[in-house]
Amino acid sequence: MPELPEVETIVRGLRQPLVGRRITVVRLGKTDFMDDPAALERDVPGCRIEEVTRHGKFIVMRLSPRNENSAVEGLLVHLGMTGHLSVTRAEEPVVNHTHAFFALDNGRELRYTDSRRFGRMGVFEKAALEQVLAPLGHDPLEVTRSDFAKRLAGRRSRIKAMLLDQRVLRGVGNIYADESLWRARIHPARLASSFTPQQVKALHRAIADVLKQAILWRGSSISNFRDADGEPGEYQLRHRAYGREGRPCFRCKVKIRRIIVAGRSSFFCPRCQRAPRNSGIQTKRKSTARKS
DNA sequence: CGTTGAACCTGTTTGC
DNA sequence: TGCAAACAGGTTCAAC
Repeated sequence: MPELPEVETIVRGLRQPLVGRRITVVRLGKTDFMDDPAALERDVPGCRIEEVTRHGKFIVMRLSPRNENSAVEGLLVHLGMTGHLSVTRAEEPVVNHTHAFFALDNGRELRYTDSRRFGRMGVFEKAALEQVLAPLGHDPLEVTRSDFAKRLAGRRSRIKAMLLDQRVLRGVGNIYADESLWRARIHPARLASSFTPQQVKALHRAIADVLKQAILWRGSSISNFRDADGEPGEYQLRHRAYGREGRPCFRCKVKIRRIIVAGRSSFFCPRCQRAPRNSGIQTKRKSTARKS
């Protein structure tokens, strides 16, 4: 569910109800996806939420220390595949798989729900928080074309794998990788280092355009994504490749195909997005021409 | 270095 | 209808 546009949508919806509020009580359910559940219960009550921001797919709630002995800097949340945050009245019925409750000083409650528990949650001091975020690559909405080109040329991997690598670009996931590649007319199994300057330019632009559009439409609701107010996004109605196996390409009418690249379903148009010569399908030949 | 497959865990959809 | 398999927005790690 949650890639950059979905996380951005959630963050925007959380700012109004959360910024300026003080957290009074923390209650936890299952904690196997949390960094240090005891620290959450011990250190977060009394803190005030100063700011809610997004770094790639991470949500950071910057906290004011509750006293001079506290070094708490922020609450970090990653939604994984099925994570969700919402702010409700404290007496609202609790939906299944709700694993964290943060009572607020106005009688409302921030709740975290995550059926698969692939998410992540923790409270961190400044240095530790920076350590978690440091490996993340460029913001895909801000990276310059030349920086983007450098990253692509720097390594010899398939473009799909690169787009999913959060150390290269932070925030792109399976849906928006496929949507961007469709727009740029690039096959997901192509080696990024083989691109022409025109292809680099097209992909750089496609990524930013797709993400911006998706944010405007408040994200993609494939099965259960909901914004902070419980409303679904609408960008799934505008997908051109993802999830469209067997349906006609919007440009050329050829049927969209699904293959596995980088271990993930990858949807593409076999006509608009030409396959690389020597990739994707088996063809394991003993190569003797390996130089080093 | 880079790729693949499995693992983490639960729910939903698809196929026979 | 019923049950099993396949699949799912993410990340990480071992093995090759």
